Amino acid sequence: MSNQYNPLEIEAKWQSRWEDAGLNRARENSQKPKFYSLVMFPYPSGDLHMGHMRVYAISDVISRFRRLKGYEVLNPMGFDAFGLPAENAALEKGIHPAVWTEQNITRMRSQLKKMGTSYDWEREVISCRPEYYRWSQWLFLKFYEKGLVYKKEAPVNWCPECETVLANEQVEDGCCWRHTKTTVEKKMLSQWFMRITAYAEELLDDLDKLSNWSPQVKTMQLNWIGKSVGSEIDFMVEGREQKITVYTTRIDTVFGATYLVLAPEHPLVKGLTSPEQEKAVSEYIVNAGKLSDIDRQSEVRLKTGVSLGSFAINPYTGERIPVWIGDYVLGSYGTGSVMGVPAHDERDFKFAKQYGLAIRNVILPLRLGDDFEISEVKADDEIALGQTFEILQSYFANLISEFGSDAEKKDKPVLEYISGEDRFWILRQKADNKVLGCIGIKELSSEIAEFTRLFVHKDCRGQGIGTFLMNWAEARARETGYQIVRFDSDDTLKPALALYSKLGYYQISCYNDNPTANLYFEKKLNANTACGYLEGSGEFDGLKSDQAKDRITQSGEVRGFARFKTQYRLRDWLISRQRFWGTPIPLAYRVDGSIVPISYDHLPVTLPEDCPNLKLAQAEDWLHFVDPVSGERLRRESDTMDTFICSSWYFLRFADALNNSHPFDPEVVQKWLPVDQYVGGIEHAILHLLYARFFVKALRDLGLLSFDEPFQRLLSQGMVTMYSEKEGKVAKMSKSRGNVVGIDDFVEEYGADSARLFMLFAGPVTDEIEWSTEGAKGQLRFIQRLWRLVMEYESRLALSTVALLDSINVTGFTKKAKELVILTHRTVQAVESDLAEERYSLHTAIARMFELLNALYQYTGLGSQEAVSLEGDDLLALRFAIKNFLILLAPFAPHISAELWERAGGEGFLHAQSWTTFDPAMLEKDEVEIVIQVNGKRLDSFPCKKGLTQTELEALVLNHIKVKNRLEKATLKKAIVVPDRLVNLVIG
RNA sequence: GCCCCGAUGACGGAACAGGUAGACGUAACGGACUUAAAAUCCGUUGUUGCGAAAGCGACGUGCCGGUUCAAGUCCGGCUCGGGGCACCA
Repeated sequence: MSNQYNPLEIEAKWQSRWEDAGLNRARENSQKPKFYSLVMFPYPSGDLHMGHMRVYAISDVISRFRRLKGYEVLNPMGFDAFGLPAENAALEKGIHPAVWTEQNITRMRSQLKKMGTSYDWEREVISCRPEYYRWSQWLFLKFYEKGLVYKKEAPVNWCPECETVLANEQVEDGCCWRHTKTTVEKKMLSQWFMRITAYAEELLDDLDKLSNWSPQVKTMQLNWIGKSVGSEIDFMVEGREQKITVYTTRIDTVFGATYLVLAPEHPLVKGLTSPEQEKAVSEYIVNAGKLSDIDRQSEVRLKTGVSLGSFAINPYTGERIPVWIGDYVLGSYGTGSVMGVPAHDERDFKFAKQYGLAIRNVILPLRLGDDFEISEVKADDEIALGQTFEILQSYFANLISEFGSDAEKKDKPVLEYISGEDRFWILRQKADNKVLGCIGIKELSSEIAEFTRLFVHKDCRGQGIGTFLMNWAEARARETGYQIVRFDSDDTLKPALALYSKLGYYQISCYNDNPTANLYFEKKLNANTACGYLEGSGEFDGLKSDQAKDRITQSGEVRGFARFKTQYRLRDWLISRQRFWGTPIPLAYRVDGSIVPISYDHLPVTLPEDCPNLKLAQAEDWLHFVDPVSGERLRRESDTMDTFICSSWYFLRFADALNNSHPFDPEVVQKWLPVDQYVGGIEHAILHLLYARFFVKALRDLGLLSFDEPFQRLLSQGMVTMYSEKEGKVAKMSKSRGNVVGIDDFVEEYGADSARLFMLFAGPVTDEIEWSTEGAKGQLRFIQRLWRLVMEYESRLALSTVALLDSINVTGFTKKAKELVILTHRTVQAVESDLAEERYSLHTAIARMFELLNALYQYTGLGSQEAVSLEGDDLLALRFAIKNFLILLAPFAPHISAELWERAGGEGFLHAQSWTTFDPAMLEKDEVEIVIQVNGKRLDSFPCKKGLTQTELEALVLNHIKVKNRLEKATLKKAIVVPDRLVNLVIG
């Protein structure tokens, strides 16, 4: 082998050496602590490119680091090999999907190896092989026995492009997750579901256990599960047997319910339609059915609906209210019907406005006396002025720039507002003195007064505070004998609106017909925050919303028409797919349609090898068979499973991949699981990660596992982008955008080590990075510099005879050598802490190594004209620095570091060494740099003995020439001394 | 609309407990070597004022304020960008 750095040669050499030595194998009987490092296994789509490389590089650094740190690391790899692209390719090219898939796997496996990854290939899992999907079927049957799998007729999402149904999680913005421009259709079909909702509560609660998952992913799961706590109420239908059950989180507003709305697909719609309304109703349903989910959910659309012509009885009031249908009510959530409370729900308000339905206010935002008070703002009341200012500030961003922030100036705008004829009042919450709003009244004459200013605190918008204040002011004005001027016709309203909006008046939300309130713009109401005190609600009047919710539900519970109810947005997981290339569902049907599970002994149910049109439902030879147990003629289920089933348990199989009697041995799994570090893309935040969590919980309840959560720590890496000619902008690297850099080409020319270093150095692991071939060449430069350095001293390094870092004694070393040793300690310390799991700051770890290399060039004089010849301790320090350097670099650039280790006389495999340790004592300095600041800004710094007292330091600084110069022109007011760090002089 | 995240030189980024802003790398420029180029090595590079120079100063982390001896970092408000959710009753 030559003395030139030849990545191609070196990388191939080490890849095969590692493989031959079984260096990456995870051993079962190891005494070391275990570490399970997992990266999301890829779909074998064909070639890998640099966009893929990043995630594998990150995960590989973590795995290799842990091995060096003395862990028994399980770092497996496999292929998520079922899926649609294989079918498309098969139909195009006339080959079996299995052939296409296996070809891709072969290519991708070799590319993964070329990256220098350290997988234990003996545990490879390929989900489309019977040896794997056999056990998916086995688990399916267990779930089936446990009642976690069921078949039901339901409206489902159908992707016309995929020609199959999809799970809710696979629908994004109303379109298919695979075909983002194909609108998903609704179809009524009988399909297989997994009862993930049985675990909704636990999936939600256990998010708290995942303290090492990013809040982003957890929030996404939280929203997806979408828990809401409320009540169900039964409304009897007038003159009929049926009752309509509604779900609500605002039962405290039930006295304000003025109608009911059912979803168009609600089963009671037909029965409740009066003969006069039949035509209108059926037309409405037909039209609603034509709308896609996207149109239906568009917010700009008006709320529409049709009266059914029948009436329901509000069980709390006995009131007779009309029943409507409307497509703003979803059939798939809650009971598919709601009570309309226009005064306290924005959507109901719009609907009621549209159709002239009654609006009745039953919630008062607050009550004066108990918790709230109103008081007049006087010019000498500083506290009130300050609070008023605070409210104004939330409206007018320019207030501060206009008036400044001094206490004196602060009052100016407020004083302006309350000056003259205006009188100003503020509304406070007593408990914490929080200001909710304020109102100004101007007396126009001795008989007429006008509202001039009205502001509601930002936090309280949409809660009726503005209306409350105006009602209060109006009542008060009347008491004192004033008549209030109001704008209640269009003629006066329009100019008033224009004027008031110009003045910056806030838009008050109010969903009632109070004409005073109509003065202002309508603003959205957040129904959940619009809580307060009940009025017009009979015996519940005066209760606070929270309390009222309990009391009203309890009261209905006693009388048998209401109950507490918790709802989830999460639906059961639809797992049937009308596709060929997936795991066959191991069930069969008798002639009468009853279901027969295939017995465990007869698994796997394999896919037919000969099925040219790839339609299982038409593969007659395959479909029909005679049950070997009963002798009955049976017909197989022709649906296959969602491929997300495969990835819901593959990480368990890795622990016991060769088991041919069970999916896995619980005891073996217990040794390796849970996964210590999972690395993968954010796109699986809901789909895969939610399903896998569900599987683990279900398998635990089947007695197969004894832990609750599969992935201890999750790292969502950022994507790799590159300029795309096609799109005319920087976009995610992908074949379809034509902006890919292939693994093979790049690695051949520059080496995997350069590519890895670039991937890791370009930015924090969770950030998006832009691929730059220039940048990757920069990493090659680093590698070549290191190569030249080590090769220069090759034979003199004899690394096997050099101590590890913590046992070197620098007594008697030259200053230069000592400094190098100290820098090495510092580098080890920095790289180690950057690699810590709570940081994973891989790019700064690499920067630290760059620094060390730069220092080594300085130290050796290499490259510059006069190369220094090193002897004795000076040479020892170099040998020592290089030895530790190579260990630090080993996880990042495995090939070059291994090669140089060998060439420099290191013993054994570099990657079988133990990680180096630093000596904290070596980082202790006896001299520190003291910074001199003047009014917080740096003036100068000087080296100084460590441990000086504050007075000593201050004296030193005051003697400093620059300080003296400064003090000639100004006087010292104060000096802040932070020992061993800085002295800040406050100068006036 | 709601929730989350972010904004630092020409660029990617660093500053991990408020304490020297710009580590490290790219790119650019100057120099050395070379017939030349590439490669390599050395140096410069936030803006700006005064100065021939050494040097001395001012400003500077999206914008406006606040707290503090001291703010990229903490607090309030705003702007812009990215992501998620979105008629969920």
